[in-house]
Amino acid sequence: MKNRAIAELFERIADMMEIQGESSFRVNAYRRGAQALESLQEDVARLRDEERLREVPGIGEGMAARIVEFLDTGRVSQHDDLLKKVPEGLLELRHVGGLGPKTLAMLHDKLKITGREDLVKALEAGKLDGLPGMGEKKIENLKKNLAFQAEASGRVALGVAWPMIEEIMELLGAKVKVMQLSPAGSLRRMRETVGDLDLLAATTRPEAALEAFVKLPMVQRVLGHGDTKASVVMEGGLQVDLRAVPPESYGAALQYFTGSREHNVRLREMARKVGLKINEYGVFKGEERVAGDTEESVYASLGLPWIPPEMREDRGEIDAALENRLPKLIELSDMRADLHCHTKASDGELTIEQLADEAIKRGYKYAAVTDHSASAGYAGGLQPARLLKHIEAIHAFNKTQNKIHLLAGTESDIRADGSLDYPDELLARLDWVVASIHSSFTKDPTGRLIKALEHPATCVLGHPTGRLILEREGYELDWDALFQAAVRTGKAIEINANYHRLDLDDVRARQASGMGIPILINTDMHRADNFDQMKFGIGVARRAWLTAADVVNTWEWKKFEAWRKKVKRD
DNA sequence: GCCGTTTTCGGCCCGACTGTTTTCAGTCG
Repeated sequence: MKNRAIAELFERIADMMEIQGESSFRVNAYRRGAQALESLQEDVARLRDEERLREVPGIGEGMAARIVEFLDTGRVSQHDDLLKKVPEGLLELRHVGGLGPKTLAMLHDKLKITGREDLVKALEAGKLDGLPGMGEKKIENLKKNLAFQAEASGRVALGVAWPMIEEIMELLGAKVKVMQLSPAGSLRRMRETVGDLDLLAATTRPEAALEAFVKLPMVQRVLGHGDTKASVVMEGGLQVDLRAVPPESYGAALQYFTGSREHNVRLREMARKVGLKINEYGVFKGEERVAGDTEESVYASLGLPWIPPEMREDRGEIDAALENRLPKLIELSDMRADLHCHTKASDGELTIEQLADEAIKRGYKYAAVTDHSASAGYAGGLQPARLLKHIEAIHAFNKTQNKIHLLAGTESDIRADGSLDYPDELLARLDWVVASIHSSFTKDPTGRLIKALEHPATCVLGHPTGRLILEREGYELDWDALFQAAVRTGKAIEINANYHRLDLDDVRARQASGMGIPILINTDMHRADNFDQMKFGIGVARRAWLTAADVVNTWEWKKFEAWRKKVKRD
């Protein structure tokens, strides 16, 4: 699967062309092409085989040829040619704050800077003094930003950013009377990682809001502080931007700062064609302001229904909105169950009873106890005798109350040979089997997952790629083969809602569901508060355009039971 | 480089902030 690799290559080509002073339109064309490849659900190699590359919006004659070249030879000659003119090290400097393409080109030209080391030396030697556009402050900032980048953490996981923005909003809300306060940006779109936090305030006194913001206790450094906008770096290195707008512009600003950039560009192109102009203050016809107090009004001015933030990625949502076929996205309140939960029996913290209580608190009607299996020694996996007792205990608990149905299940390791981790007769006694790979990641994962799907006892694949966000790439899978096996067997695939995993991801979940594969959203909880990560799984599902009907654990108990009995064929 | 209910050529989103500038370029989102 080369989609990502080619997307990254196109990004690099765009960066290098920019430094070369190429037309920004050509540069943007490459960025659009990269974005298109990244959102692509199909394998780009297959598109090529079927001569359908040109059908992808943003891929024209030129980029199609480069994709073909890469697939055939593993290289793109244009990229290699550019690398001869723009050193690799220069590209990395592109991400240092304040260093854009123009400055880099100038530094390369005048000082023969080819990378970070060169730049640090040149700065120490005072060689930047007197260069065009290089004043005292700029050089000072450059030194700071270089040092800062060296220790900066980069992107953070959604689940890390979430509580931070909640805390900031609470502190800010208590200090200043703002009319409305909302997260925006990739956080509001529920992207799996975020590079910074965007916050929007609607207020008649922007200066007070910004002043309070830059003085929040967790602010480490103020990057900028103007009349309507301030940027700071929080403890831990995460950048947070606050934008303050007048209340009548709140909708337009929220729309604008939620993005994505690609989505917004599309909207503004549409606006231009009908003689409107959209900016963060509203929608304008000439001088006249025709919309902008709410997001709905902005979309309505283009003849569109409101589009949920999670869909705003320029992945076809605007066409869908135009044709009035936006799905009614799943919501957290639709969830009736969590079907991947651990207890004290293996490596969880709660007893069966406590687990049930916590599930009931969240409004669930059923849940599955899925402790680790025999060979999962690292996680206190249950040997067969203990599992038998565990099953009995769970079934006994069900008889003591009628608020919730607990399923006696397992999260069975998929062993290196693709077999499940208990004898068939024991698996047959379980109500529910989640099958997951936890070891031997490189040993034919596709084949093992398919074999696990084909086992009659298996109900669902847990965290199918094994990835850990920002830590570990998932194993390479043959998605076509895997999804076809899921379709053939009727089994489900999980969106693991733990924010370290979010596995399936949005693109794959959309593809799987589109093929008719039942999707589950589970937290894989080990502690009570893990249950609250369900919202991140819902975020992935919404980004995948899923409705409640697409997700098995929104179903009523009776419907679920009928499905479960059909799927689990012992 | 891509694209077409105004176009196969001529367009391509828009504004804030900073710093180096006497009127604007570069960067960023």
